[in-house]
Amino acid sequence: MGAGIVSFKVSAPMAMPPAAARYQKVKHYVLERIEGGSLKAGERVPSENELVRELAVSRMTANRALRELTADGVLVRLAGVGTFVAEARVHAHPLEVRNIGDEIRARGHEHRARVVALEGVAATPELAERFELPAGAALGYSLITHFEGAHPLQVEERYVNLEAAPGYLANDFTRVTPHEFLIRVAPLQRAEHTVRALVPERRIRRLLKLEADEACLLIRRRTFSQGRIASIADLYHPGSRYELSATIQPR
Amino acid sequence: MGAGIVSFKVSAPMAMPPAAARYQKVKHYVLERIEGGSLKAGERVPSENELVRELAVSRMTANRALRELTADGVLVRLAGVGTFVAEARVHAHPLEVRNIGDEIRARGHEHRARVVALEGVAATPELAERFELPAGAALGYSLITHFEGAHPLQVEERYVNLEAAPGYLANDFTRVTPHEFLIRVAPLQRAEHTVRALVPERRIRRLLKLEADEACLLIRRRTFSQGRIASIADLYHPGSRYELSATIQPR
DNA sequence: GGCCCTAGCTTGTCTATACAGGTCTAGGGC
DNA sequence: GCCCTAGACCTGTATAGACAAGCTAGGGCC
Repeated sequence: MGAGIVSFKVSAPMAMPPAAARYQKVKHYVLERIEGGSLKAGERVPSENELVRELAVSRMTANRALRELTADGVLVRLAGVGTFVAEARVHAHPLEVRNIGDEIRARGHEHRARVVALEGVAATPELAERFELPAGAALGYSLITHFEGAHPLQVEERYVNLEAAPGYLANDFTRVTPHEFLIRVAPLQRAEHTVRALVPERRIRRLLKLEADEACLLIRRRTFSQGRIASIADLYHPGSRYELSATIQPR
Repeated sequence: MGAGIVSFKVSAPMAMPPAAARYQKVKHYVLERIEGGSLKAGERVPSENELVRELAVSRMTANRALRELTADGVLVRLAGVGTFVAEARVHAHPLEVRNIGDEIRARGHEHRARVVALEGVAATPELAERFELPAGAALGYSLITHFEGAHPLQVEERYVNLEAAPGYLANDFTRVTPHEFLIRVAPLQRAEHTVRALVPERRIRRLLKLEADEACLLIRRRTFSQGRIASIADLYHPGSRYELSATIQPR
């Protein structure tokens, strides 16, 4: 401790197991087949005994490989049935469903909302598919800009399943945020998020008062309530003034 | 069993064992000592052979218990030395910080890494502050592009606390990802993330093969191990081809 | 003192064997 | 035709024995 001189030992004693442990090879073998497309999500993976025959390892070794891939979320195992490729990998990221109004107020600023559009629409085929509803189903549509003081912090474009949240269109969203209304009438059961970066189209750029080359963070959120898809929202944030943060802390 | 009598399905009599696997008991035995305070962070855990004697299990069973606790970040193991408590109050990590290589392979593509830079550096005042280390401390620096097939999917710019992860610079990061190495020598205790969108500087743009007006998703990750900041990484992803996703499900 | 070398510990891996319990199906008894 | 059972196959767990490689302390040699 306390040595002032930087000296790096580049001798390589340990890096990983020497060449490759056999259970690692089994893992790689399975991952390769998933990678090569010959094993797709939901399909069955060779059983432990099949791997024993194919790769000439003991069953315990095959077991360890499959068990670890299961712990990693790559596979799903069912005793008595078999081992299967898990559904499309989701990089889990702990993003809370938070109310934008609370977030802004918690930072010590005033929250103000401008309702750009609020109307009922019939589901286009594409929207119907995303909602898992028949085409033409009744949806609510809202487009709202949320301001932090004088600056727009979020453009919220939202479709709502009116069966799951009746009365959506009757709200004054300058006083209540859609989020606040929705959690009251349609208790949150599950939420799916995807987060991506993009340079937004002109329509969004104007509402966020962005320059043509500025990036923006898009959070696409799908919320479930009572087994139905209650709402699909696209939340645009200016890249320069907004960031998500999350801490993963084992309990 | 050819008994002619209809068998009674009695639930209780012999049905004790399924409730507790022996390796689970070993895990619980160790966890109890950690939570009870008789084993503190950094202290030595009974060796596999000691557990064999104390708990009358086979060494493989003790091995599995310690191995899984290590994967969970509760323990640290050092071949030839022993097993030690990694940090207080770590029970299980609910969310793993995923390995980019596994992520790409699980999506059915080949992962390849190009090491742009790998060297030792002395911490600048700013870096020292972010690491909570004295200025001039020895850090490892790596700049790596991760490819999904032919396309760059992530530029990983990483600083590593060499006290927390000695030997970092001796790795061949085309074969092992920094993540794989780090979780091995410095078990993850906590991770802080911030996510933002930006149009990257030219240096990053080149590595990701992006146009001048394309957006990019930046994940800034700070990982803690054994109470120290082990690593600070900036992960850049092309906005057009990468998205984070997460499902939140209240329990 | 300073050096090397080894004995004895540690983890890490692999195997063969065994038993338990879940799940599915073909075939036999009614 | 229906039910029900036996067997085949699956995962899950447990064990004893074996070999490899990393580390350390201590003994003996220079």
